[in-house]
Amino acid sequence: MERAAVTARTSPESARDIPEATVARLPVYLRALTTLSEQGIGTCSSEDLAVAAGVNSAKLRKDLSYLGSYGTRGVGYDVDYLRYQIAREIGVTQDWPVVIVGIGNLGQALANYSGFRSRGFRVVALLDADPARRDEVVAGLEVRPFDDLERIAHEHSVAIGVIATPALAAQDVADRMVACGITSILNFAPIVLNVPAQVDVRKVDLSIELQILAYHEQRKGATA
Amino acid sequence: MERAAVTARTSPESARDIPEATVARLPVYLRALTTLSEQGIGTCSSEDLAVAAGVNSAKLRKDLSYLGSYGTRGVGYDVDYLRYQIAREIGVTQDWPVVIVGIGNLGQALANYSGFRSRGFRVVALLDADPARRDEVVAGLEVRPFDDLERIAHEHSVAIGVIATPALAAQDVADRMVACGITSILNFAPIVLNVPAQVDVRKVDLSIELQILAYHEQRKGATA
DNA sequence: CCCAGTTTGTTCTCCTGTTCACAAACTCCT
DNA sequence: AGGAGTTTGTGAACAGGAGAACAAACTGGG
Repeated sequence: MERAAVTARTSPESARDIPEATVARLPVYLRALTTLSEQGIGTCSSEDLAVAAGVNSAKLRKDLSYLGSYGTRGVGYDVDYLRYQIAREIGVTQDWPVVIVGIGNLGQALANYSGFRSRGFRVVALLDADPARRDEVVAGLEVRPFDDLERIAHEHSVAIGVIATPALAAQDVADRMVACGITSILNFAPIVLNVPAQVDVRKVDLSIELQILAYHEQRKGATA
Repeated sequence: MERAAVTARTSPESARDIPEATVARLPVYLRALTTLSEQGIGTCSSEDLAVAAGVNSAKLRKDLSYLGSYGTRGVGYDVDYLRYQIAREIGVTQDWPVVIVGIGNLGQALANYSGFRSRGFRVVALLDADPARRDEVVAGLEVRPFDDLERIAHEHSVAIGVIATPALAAQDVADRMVACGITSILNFAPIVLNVPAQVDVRKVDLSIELQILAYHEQRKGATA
């Protein structure tokens, strides 16, 4: 949703471009495969994996077919092999440096979230505009002034930024991020960000999710 | 996505059922209208609102048309009137009691998030299984033992629950919630929840969002 | 080697969602 | 009153995703 126009590419390898809906599910498959692997399961059918990922098995097979033919008919998929292939396709076999701006409650929660580290992301800096937060240590990292963004972004070649500031500050932060060469932004502030077309933005809005639930809840009550 | 089968309804009023994609955008429109209203703007065109919400104006008009005809041709929409109509349709003109389970970093961030209160949600209890957290006060609420869930859920007629626990505990929490009559769950744990069909689950997974960004980021790099 | 059983990869159909384009309905100016 | 200009609401075309269903490809047993 809300993707910037996908420029037609004909790169030598991995030429196929994967539908957006599929891309959004690949991380779910990856997580399910990791769980299976930890349970010592070496092979699984599309049905097994589909159940673990909470999707339809036909959809799963179609999704995987965009990556290539990594299964064996009559047998299924090798869990670790498929896991690697998906990780490679997503791009999480390498490590992505990430900066988090806005170290309030949410920013701290994100900084402490171990799921990032284990999934190919490394938080290289925590930034906050509030001088009162300076020198605080969160998740083993010192909170730095927002103005350090340029230096840190270049130093670590940061391509991905997370915005966890109040709504009022978010657009400014986004502008500065874009100016530093950051081209992917994960935005938690409840505001529509204005960025150039080549920059990807994904938003997570907690109250929107609740409102969607409320809508359906209201409907349930209407007939009960 | 992942909706339980929508039972065909022919309720007397608000009989039309609104497409899921539209439901997901209504809260965005609501937020944009609130911003416009705070700026003292009394009337806006679909184009104005579409820009504020970050969507196509045709899509916006079609979305609104599912609610009814609340605009005036040649003029536009009355901001406050439309805002009320959308709020009513979503169901946030009433107050929804919410419980949050798992008062770690993320749970605290959620408890402190003012956006809930201002958008029709009231956090009535914070629950945590860890006895060490007992008696802690977060966002003006005492953290209570998880076993109080039944009592609190019934006392406040809670229909919506938020899970902010580690992955391992999440399924148990969900089961208990369902047993208490909670029929809408917002899940932050990185796991696929298993719930009866009549229960709505929405999931927010931080690392999945980052992985989607990483995929596109990798593609950008491939041609640059 | 052949056959029964299993599971993938893919085609085809259906359905949902998006966008264009325009008639209908309104305002305002002359 | 009439006409020019504006903006909504919606019909119709288009795009994209979901799921059923099946042929192709594998395993293992006799």
